[in-house]
Amino acid sequence: MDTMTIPAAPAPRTQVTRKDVARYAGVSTAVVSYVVNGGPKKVAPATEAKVQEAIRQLGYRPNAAARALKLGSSETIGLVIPDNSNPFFSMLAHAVEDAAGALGYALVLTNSDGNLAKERRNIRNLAARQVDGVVLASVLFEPELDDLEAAEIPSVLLSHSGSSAGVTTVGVDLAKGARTAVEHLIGHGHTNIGLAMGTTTGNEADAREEGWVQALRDAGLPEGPIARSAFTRVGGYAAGKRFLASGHRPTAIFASSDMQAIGILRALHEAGLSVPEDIALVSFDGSEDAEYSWPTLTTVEQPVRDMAEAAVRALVGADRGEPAQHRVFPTKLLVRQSCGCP
Amino acid sequence: MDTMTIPAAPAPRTQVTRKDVARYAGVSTAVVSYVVNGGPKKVAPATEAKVQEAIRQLGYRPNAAARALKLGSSETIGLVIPDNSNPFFSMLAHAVEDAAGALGYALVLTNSDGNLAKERRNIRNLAARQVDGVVLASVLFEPELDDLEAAEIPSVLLSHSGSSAGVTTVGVDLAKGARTAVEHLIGHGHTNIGLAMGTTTGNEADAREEGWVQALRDAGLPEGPIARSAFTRVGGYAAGKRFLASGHRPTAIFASSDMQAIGILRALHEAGLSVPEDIALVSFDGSEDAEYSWPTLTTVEQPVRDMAEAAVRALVGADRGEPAQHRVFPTKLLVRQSCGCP
DNA sequence: ATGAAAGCGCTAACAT
DNA sequence: ATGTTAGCGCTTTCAT
Repeated sequence: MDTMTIPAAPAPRTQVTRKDVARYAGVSTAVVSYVVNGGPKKVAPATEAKVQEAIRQLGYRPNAAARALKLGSSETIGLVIPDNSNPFFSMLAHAVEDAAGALGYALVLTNSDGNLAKERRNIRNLAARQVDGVVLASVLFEPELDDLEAAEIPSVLLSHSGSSAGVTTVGVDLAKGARTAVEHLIGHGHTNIGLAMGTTTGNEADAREEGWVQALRDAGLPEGPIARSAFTRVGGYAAGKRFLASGHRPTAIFASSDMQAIGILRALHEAGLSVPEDIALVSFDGSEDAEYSWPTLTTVEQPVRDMAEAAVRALVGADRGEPAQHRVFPTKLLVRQSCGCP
Repeated sequence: MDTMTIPAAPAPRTQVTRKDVARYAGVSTAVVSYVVNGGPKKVAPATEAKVQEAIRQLGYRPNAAARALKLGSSETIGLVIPDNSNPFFSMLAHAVEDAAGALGYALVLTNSDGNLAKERRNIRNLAARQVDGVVLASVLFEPELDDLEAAEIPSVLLSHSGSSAGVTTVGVDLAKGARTAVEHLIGHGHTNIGLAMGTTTGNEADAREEGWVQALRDAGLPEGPIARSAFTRVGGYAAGKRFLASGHRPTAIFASSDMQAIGILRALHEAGLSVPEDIALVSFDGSEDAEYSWPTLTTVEQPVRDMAEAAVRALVGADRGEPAQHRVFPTKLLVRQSCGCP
């Protein structure tokens, strides 16, 4: 043992609490709270100044856990998405973080990786962490919200067309957006229009498929080929190859996501085909990737920022506590090169 | 006053606490804790079963805030990145979430949007929330860690070549990676190799620039043109146009990020130039975008998952508490089409 | 093997 | 205007 040790370092600063501040400023802890929170009581300017000074001097920082315990609110919201590496969801996550941050809420991000068990685990975990709300972009049509409901944590389903009973949803009219896209293709004279559809875990048909069918039917056109695959670049690539291998190759394709369109583009390029000359393409989402592909993609834009704001507002903002409602945002066809417009 | 009110609805279920569980199971609250946490004391199997049953029956879920307050740990880590919409960072965020989740930690995501004030605010905020560690992919060479240090919250700098004193850093050898890329281009016979460099907020030169210079100098080649712009598609697009407008147009370009390369690609396509025939291109990061561009991008891959794991481990895993160290991961040149390889 | 009880730091109702 | 104080739900030491 080294008994000669000199206690050089200053005693390990333990956490400064409101008590220390109160003592230093010569006031009570309540006053410190009032100053820190700007209420609920008024404090004399002079006192306030003293407290502020004490806070500065001591380097006091409120303990969020204690506050959360007392208030029953962590000022945090949870986000459950399939995959933050997917541009659409990373854009969404960013938008949700901004919207939450503007209201003083932090964002806990969880990826469910298309894995049902993981999604459930993430939801449980968020519930246990006393988040004040959960934004859910589930892989499921009807996600399991029991854990949230049991904990009385509000949730909103994002990017969801469905009208799940009793849950607030925020999304776009997928069918209408898809119809617009397909109609645009029809307007270019195409009669054999394929569909690259993403696969959903639930058993509900995706409304984008409906929209494609409707547009075709309304125009008296037959349904073109369908390729189902994941909502990813890899999935789109596989779908693209399948279209090319099929006997009755379409002259135009509607892809249910930009990522799939990017994959399709690669498959077409590799086959030496030109877009839109040989095959025209319109996709869905309006992510930045669609603006920088070659050719640039005509795509149906989802107003992600508006949707994120609406979701957060429903959870912890002005719309909190309102009865469940279904907010449907308009999509907008962003016309670029891949559709064949001059 | 309506004294006739019939108490129809069941009393609004207030949160079930460990006290309720204890009473229901006929044990003390301590035993409930032992069961829930698997320690620190042993519990008789029969008692444990009773408690588990009570937990199930009552739908008990532990309150994380209380636990955090008691333990001084929120089992949460913070992540500060410039922009989650940027594929490189969204990939990183996903990897960090996975690594943290594997250790039982949740991830609080914050975007600083290249904004210094916002970065500082995010850091303060995370500190106040008692996160157990912060992974920082700062826009700055030497981010302001005072708030974290004051709160004794460990932090690690990610994607950082620097050896900031006293802070653990995790990154790749940017200079070496860049050199490899440029040497590859030189190997293809190029003698006029441009650099599309991202702009950093600090005043330190990015090591990728060094690597470019070194490779050129070692080969006895003159420095090609430099275009500086943001680490984004938009930035790359602008850089690409500048290269094209310059008198002495390079025959090859090294871009400091995949995003910039994607932007450059667009500028070249629009100008009717082919890659790699007219201009060869190699970039940095190894994001999935580089695999699905046209042509596909030869790029210097960063082992993002390994880096994320190392960062999390240093914060709250096996390496916690170790003295500050600098973990440098190897990069790998992913050869695809844009460089001109056959 | 189990229980009692002392706080963790904060908020806000209730004094003064 | 300011102070006192009772918890929020949990962990864990110290009894039993």
